[in-house]
Amino acid sequence: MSISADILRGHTDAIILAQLMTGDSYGYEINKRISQRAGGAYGFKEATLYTAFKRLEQNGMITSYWGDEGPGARRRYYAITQAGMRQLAADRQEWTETKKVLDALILQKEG
Amino acid sequence: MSISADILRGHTDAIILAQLMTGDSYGYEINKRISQRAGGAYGFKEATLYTAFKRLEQNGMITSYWGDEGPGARRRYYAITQAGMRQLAADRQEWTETKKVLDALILQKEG
DNA sequence: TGAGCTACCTCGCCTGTCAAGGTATTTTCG
DNA sequence: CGAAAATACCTTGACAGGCGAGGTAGCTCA
Repeated sequence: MSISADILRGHTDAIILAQLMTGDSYGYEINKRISQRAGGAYGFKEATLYTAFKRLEQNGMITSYWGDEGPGARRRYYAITQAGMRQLAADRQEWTETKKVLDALILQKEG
Repeated sequence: MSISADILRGHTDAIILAQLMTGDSYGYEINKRISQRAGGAYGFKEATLYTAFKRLEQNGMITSYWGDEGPGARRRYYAITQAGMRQLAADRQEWTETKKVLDALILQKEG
């Protein structure tokens, strides 16, 4: 089963930040890793991905720099900032909380 | 901690359908029950709620009728349809799947 | 009387997703 | 060698859902 876009909406930034916690990386690779980790059930569309990078950088959550693969470097690397790490910590807590709430509301678990 | 709107986006319909599985109800009451169940961490804004009712009814997931609290009945009751029940079953499965995927992506569990 | 609650509803803005389209380099394979 | 596919980046405009703001109306209680 694949997961609809609206369900993932709002988790995009957290997913990217979490991936960057494993080290600097560039767009294409980040997306592939996310797809693999999700077992193919989910992957960002490119437009979504680059929109998110832009937003994250504007908000100071990540910084970027061009790779030095020689002339014609075509990879823009991203690194998580301190603010990004704090944001991720908050996002993780929110996700944990969200699971509890939605289990109660959608699965009718516990009262 | 409260949960941001974008995180809940896309779960609105499932939450309402799940609530209607416990019996017919009307907007105001549905919303109060949801808030209680969520421990106050979450509640629909009215505009969101009525937009969702409209969408769900147009899609055949629910039907509505005016209550008979005497003259000037001011409550519109909603009932889940067979299609709505099927949709809810699918939504529940999707939510279960979503939890696995997001645990892997955000919390870096397994994988 | 009037404050506050119940109960419904609409309009228009905002934000995130993404289809579509574009550019440029490198690799692979016949 | 030539072509196709993959890598790698990016923008624009449309669309959908959430919701702030605003509106109507009845009931209750001090």
